[in-house]
Amino acid sequence: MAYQDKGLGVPILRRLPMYLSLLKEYRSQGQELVSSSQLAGDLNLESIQVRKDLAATGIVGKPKVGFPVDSLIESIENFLGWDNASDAFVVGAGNLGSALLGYKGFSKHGLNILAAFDNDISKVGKKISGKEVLPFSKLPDLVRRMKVHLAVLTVPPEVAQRTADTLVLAGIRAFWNFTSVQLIVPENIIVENVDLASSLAVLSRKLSLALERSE
Amino acid sequence: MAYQDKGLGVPILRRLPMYLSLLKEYRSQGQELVSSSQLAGDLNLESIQVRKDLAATGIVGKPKVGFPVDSLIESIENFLGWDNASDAFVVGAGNLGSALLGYKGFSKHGLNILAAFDNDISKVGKKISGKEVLPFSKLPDLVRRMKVHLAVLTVPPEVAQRTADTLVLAGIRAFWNFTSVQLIVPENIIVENVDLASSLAVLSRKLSLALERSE
DNA sequence: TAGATTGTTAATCGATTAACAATC
DNA sequence: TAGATTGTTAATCGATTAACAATC
Repeated sequence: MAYQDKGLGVPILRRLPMYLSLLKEYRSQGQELVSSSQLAGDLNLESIQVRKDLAATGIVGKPKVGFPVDSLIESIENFLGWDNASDAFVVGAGNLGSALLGYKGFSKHGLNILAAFDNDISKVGKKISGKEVLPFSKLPDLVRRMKVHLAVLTVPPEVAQRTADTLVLAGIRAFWNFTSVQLIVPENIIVENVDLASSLAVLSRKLSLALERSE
Repeated sequence: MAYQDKGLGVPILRRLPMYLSLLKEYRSQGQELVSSSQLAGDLNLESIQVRKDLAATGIVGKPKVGFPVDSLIESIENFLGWDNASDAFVVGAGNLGSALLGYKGFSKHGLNILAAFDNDISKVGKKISGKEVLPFSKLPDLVRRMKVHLAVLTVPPEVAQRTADTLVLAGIRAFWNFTSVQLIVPENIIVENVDLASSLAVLSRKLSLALERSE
């Protein structure tokens, strides 16, 4: 296991937001305690898996009683670093970039989008969902001055690698990569891919098997 | 293993599009044969993993020679059903729905978007990236008449479950779910979630570990 | 033939699930 | 105390990696 991944299983990380969203629903309904079996039932998981996952975040429950909803929420948010959102720039203000700029909920998911960058003159200077669109030329300097570590990459595939190279030089440490390009970056740089093609692969295969079966 | 998943490992499925895109690049450069170690090198994988993955699609290579690029492409596309794209409706023509309507490449990934649906009167009747936006009220009938099996769900979270219920009744068999809602659907209905929160969870955790380390 | 690369069989690793003891 | 639920230790399962025989 790479040092980078210490103590963390990716499958567990992927489930934590599911717990979090459910727990917030419980809280809004005034529920103060929850058992692993309730969480499991509502998420179609096994209760033992829920307990293992929660244990990974460091929280301890009380036998017979369960887990306090409030402190579970707190633990998970803290574990993910979502109690202290990271500043980010959206790079590429096309359709997808604009859609991401429009999401209100990211700050609750650890992401604080400051502004967007694009080279299209018809966009620069305008605002999208309240965030300014700045020219790409200002990006390296602003990354440095504002100590922004995270870039949401939504540029066209042709310029993805080149853009990433520039951002790495400017000091970006992590990419949320929405392009279809497998970025090549130095070892210490983090890339999380939102890979629609792989998602479609899973879906296509399941659908074609299901349709075959029902003919 | 559920019947639905027969013979298919999800991790393998997720890697197939990576091979495919690389293979097309080789082809465009006139390369006719490829070894598992070349693919592995270019994708940062182990060659044995590449061989296992390819074997899963049913293709056989030739010892000493490698795999013919052309027939590899064909096998993978056929295995995924991407040689015969499924018709789909985009449900919800907001920012994200519009972004998806704008992607030209989906037909090469097994997805043929026919039209979009929305209830917003200012959108209905217009076109987005050349696709018509129709009123939601026409959706159930069109799903039936056009035998559309797949819905790309990009509605607001508040109406996601209700919309899915309606679509299931109309005959939709699979959802590509871009909402943050865990849909509850009958057993035989397929849901593939594009879960940005879980992706952000992985990213946040890695970033906070990396930043901690470099302080 | 010799050598490179595939495909197969076995070993390892990590994630999930099961069994059960600890405890409020 | 009794019972429910947690947390721990062990078993299972699937995916990845390693070793090597088959073959063009």
